[in-house]
Amino acid sequence: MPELPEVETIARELDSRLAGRTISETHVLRPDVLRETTAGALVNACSGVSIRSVHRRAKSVVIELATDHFVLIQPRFTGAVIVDAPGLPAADSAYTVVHWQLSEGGAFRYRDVRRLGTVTLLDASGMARYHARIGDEPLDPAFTPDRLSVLLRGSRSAVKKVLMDQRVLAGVGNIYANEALFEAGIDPSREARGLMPEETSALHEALVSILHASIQARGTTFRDYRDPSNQAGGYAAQLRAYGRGGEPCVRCGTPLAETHAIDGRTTVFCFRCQH
DNA sequence: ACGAGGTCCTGCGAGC
DNA sequence: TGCTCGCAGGACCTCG
Repeated sequence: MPELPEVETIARELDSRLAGRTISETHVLRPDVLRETTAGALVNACSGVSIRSVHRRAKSVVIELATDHFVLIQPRFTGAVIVDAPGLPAADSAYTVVHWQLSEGGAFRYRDVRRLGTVTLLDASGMARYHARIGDEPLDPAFTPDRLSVLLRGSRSAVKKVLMDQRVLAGVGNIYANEALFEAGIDPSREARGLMPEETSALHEALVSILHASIQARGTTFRDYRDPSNQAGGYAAQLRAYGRGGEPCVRCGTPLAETHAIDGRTTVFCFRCQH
């Protein structure tokens, strides 16, 4: 489930492999993932156009075209953007949603088994509107403990839910919210505005260091995530809470609890270590 | 302002 | 073995 570290990994690799290259053909195989565009419009916007750069915003891969249009790919659960080297047969081409052929050879494609991911075409003003409704990037230097404190202060909701709210904080999903709260020793169900300053600082530190460590490991592959070379990420081995419900806490040995009480999402935490 | 619940989608694991 | 059924999960929407 690509969150910030996984999408960052995808975007960096795509940027190094695709920036400056030109798309010759675009094929939309499963139009149901398209948002704010049609298959015809996407084909027209991409074909014959060069790629200026690829970056990440929140959990979206942003492909910036030389025409000042943007293709946003949001992989959600099972989406992946795979680059096929020229001359090599495409790895499994099943589940391909959109396929982009490059004019000098090679191709890249969006693949998504469940198709809960989306592909959106935006012009510059659409992109500005997207930025405006997404919150702070946690790896931006402007995201400080004080800033986190401001973001949490406004909400009575569970702190975990606020961390995952894209309008507040960009790119944090269920895996990293669980990990950061575990690391900081904070009960995920605590009212966001009730955190003490030292708890907010610990949460900030945990969140930022975990996101960096996961990027370093090229993200978490719990099941489906693959990078553009179709490789799994290495951070799953370092997870201390997510996916470990019932296993002993690495700090105190108490079996980790698992609940769905917060916003219907799987939450794993330690009764003894997280307050 | 907030919470609850439905929707999108398909592979997978459990149960019979 | 072969079927059905519920679940997973982020974003977005409606309803109360």
